[in-house]
Amino acid sequence: MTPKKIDAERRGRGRPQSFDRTQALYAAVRLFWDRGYDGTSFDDLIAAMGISPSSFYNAFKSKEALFQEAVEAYAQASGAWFDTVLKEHADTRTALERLLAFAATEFTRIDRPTGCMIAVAATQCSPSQERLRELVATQRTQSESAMANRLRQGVASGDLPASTDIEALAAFYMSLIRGMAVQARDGAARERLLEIARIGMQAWPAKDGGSNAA
Amino acid sequence: MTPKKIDAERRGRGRPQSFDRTQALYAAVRLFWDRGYDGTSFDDLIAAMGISPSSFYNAFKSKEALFQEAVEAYAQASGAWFDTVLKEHADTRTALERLLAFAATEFTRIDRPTGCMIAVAATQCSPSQERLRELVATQRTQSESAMANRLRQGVASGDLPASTDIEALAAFYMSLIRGMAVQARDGAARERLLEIARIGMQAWPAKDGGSNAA
DNA sequence: GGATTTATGGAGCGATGACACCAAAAAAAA
DNA sequence: TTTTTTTTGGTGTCATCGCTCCATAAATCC
Repeated sequence: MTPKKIDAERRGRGRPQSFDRTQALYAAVRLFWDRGYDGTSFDDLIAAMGISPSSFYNAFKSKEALFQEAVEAYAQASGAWFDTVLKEHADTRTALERLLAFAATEFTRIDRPTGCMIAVAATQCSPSQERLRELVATQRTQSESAMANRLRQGVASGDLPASTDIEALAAFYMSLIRGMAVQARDGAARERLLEIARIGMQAWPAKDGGSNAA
Repeated sequence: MTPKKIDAERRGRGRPQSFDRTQALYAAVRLFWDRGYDGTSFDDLIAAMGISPSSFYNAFKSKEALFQEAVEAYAQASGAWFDTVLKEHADTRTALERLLAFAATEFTRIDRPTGCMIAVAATQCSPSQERLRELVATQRTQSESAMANRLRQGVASGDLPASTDIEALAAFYMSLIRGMAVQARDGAARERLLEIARIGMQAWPAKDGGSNAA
């Protein structure tokens, strides 16, 4: 077996791809983001990606496989700003405040589909699409975990009371963000989302002696 | 033209329907609720409703028309408890508190699909389904208006500061409820949703001299 | 240059989806 | 009973969806 050089630039032997795979993937992301999985047909995809069915199959295997790649690409990108915003503020409350405001801004950009690709995707689907549902549900769980981790840091650094129910607080803020995504899809203005975010921060736990007792 | 008697009991001339239309409609509601519009096929529907294609066509016209009926039936039923809970408590804060708790309970019933049929439905769909999107978006808007009206009453009765941004507060709580619906779909326990609701109530505006200044 | 390898364009295909049609059945009206 | 009206069961149909196949093109390797 001759050692095959498959380097970063994927210099292979045969005919080179006539399109930019990454760019095609992003085109798919935008479509899935805007229309969802069922709302995006194979023909829509190849048209937007500018490739033929055979090139599609060759490069992405199947619609489902492409969706998975698209979700992961989107999650990586959005996860990046998610983490960046959470980490670039030492104060936990400020970090959350900035995160909500950033979400409000991102969800209402005019150069992209509104809302979030993952926030409410595949919550209702046929049994045969169970794998897709799990795929996006997993991403939602991961976002929530990331936020919970940041909140845990907050408890450790004294920004939050030791009695704080981390999981519940993370679930609260993720719920709010997902609801904001729906608002954005329904056409809410950025300022409206920012107001929702501001109100959400009013629920931030009091410094100490929390009023968590029922 | 002979006057045709089409009374409440729909006593007509021809062969009577062999199935209970209302019951069939509820079967459709459950399916759409669980799987969404695209996730529910024509064959799924007639199987669950226990009728033949021709009976379906005769009684409900089309899948889209049935979906509209199903959404309206669901909205009427859920709108009923929504209004009931909002009105049966004189104190506005208590009303909202009970509403959130009730939503948490309703979204996690074991005898029904989890979450809400409308909360996040059709947020991502193909351009050809624009009518469906508007249909459910309208229902979401109406829920928000109903809540805004109740909050306005709260301002009038002095439960909320006069400076309260009613629209924003309603948007906040509806966002939270919709996020809770997603959590429920992802398998969150009822207690978790109740915690989210409880945290949401912490954002309730302070009695007076609100800290709304940025 | 020929062989080998990989990508491309375009046509076609099997399955599913959402009805649509038609003859038969079951009721009221005459 | 006959007629009229409406519903029903079963089968057929047309479009769309998501690929799949094949001959050809364009690169590298020997």
